Amino acid sequence: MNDSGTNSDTRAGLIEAGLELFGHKGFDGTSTRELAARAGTNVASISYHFGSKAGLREACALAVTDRMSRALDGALATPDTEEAALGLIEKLVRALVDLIVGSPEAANMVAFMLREITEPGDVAEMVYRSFVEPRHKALCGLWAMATGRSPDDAEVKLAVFALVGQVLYFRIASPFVIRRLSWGEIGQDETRQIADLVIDNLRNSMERQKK
Amino acid sequence: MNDSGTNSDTRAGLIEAGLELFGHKGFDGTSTRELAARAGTNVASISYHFGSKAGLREACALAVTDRMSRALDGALATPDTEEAALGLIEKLVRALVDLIVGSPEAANMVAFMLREITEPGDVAEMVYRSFVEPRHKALCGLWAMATGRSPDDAEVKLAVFALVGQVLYFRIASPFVIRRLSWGEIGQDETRQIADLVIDNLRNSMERQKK
DNA sequence: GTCTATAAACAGATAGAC
DNA sequence: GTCTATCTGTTTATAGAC
Repeated sequence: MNDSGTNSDTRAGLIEAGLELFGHKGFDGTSTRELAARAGTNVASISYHFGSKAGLREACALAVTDRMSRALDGALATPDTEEAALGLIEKLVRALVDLIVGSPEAANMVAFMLREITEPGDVAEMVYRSFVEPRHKALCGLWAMATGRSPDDAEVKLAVFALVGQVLYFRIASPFVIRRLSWGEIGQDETRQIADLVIDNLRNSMERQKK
Repeated sequence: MNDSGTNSDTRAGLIEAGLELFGHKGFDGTSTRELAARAGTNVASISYHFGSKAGLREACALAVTDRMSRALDGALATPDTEEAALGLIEKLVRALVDLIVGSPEAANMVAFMLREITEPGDVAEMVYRSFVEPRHKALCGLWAMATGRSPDDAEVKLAVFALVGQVLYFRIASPFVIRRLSWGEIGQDETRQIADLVIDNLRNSMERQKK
């Protein structure tokens, strides 16, 4: 399962601690002592299980891409008609909004991944290759099928980025959104409002590209 | 100009170093020694001019909100008609895309502010109150005038967040965008393509809200 | 596998010379 | 105002007992 062939739940605990603390305070802002304390173990176990603090970071990134892929790919399929493609994208967007904006359980994962995306590095490279690119391609494929365009069309690719960007921004700016809209929190109802807006934008954007 | 009444260009140099290094490597990832070296001075000057490393961070945030406000508020005015309001929003969005996505000079500023927004704290609070909220309100006012809705309408507020979110995401994910579109860089032409897309989305979004 | 103790490097802040 | 030297605490990594 890992470099040294070990298999304990100290390992899993450290990954959870990493997701939470790296995501919340950043990699540099988190000390190995905090990580160990949060996981209920000692500093030496980080080196033992992951080689180094950086090794734990990579393991966290791997855990995140795995789980997010599973959460999203459940909504993936290969549709036959334009209508089916549109329906599938909408289903995918709802899953994305639920995961990124509305899921308190996924909050640590999303925060972790957002940080890794923001700062270029080896981990961001891995995230791009194994997660972002394949899913962006899949979305472009669906978009192309729903609009009759080529999946390699620059406008299609940009529109898909803009689509995902809206969703991610609602997570990034969620403290601002909550204050500006006098929301107490972003619960089920608020998540639905956001998803409705994004899907309306999505439909308009597709209609325009069809012409 | 500051706490101790000093006024040197060592001060300005440290702020530039802060924008670049805090923005690129994060606050915790940047040491006072790096900051001093980048500014061509010594560590003690940080305490002298700003009290502490955290003081330099605040000074950087203030510099960013000042400059970004000036860069954007040039495109602000109070229009009389629906058409004028729409035109003004489009002008503002182009200014925003130029600044956030297309301006290499503003890259440090944008990176710095993005980090501060991402991690909640005193600085993010200041950025919200003095920069985000007033400009979001102004945009909602224009949007309301162009659509005939109330500026306090939740759908208006959310649509404006989604609008800004698209733009910011193109900066956040710019390494991904560049790779997926086989762009060498995001230059004038690419910036225009992004602005065109965002403005198309904006028009559709407004048309829908008018109904 | 887990943990304590410690090594070696580095952090931010400051005293005091100029 | 600027800078060197240094204080004090913390960092990651690891050696070695269990």
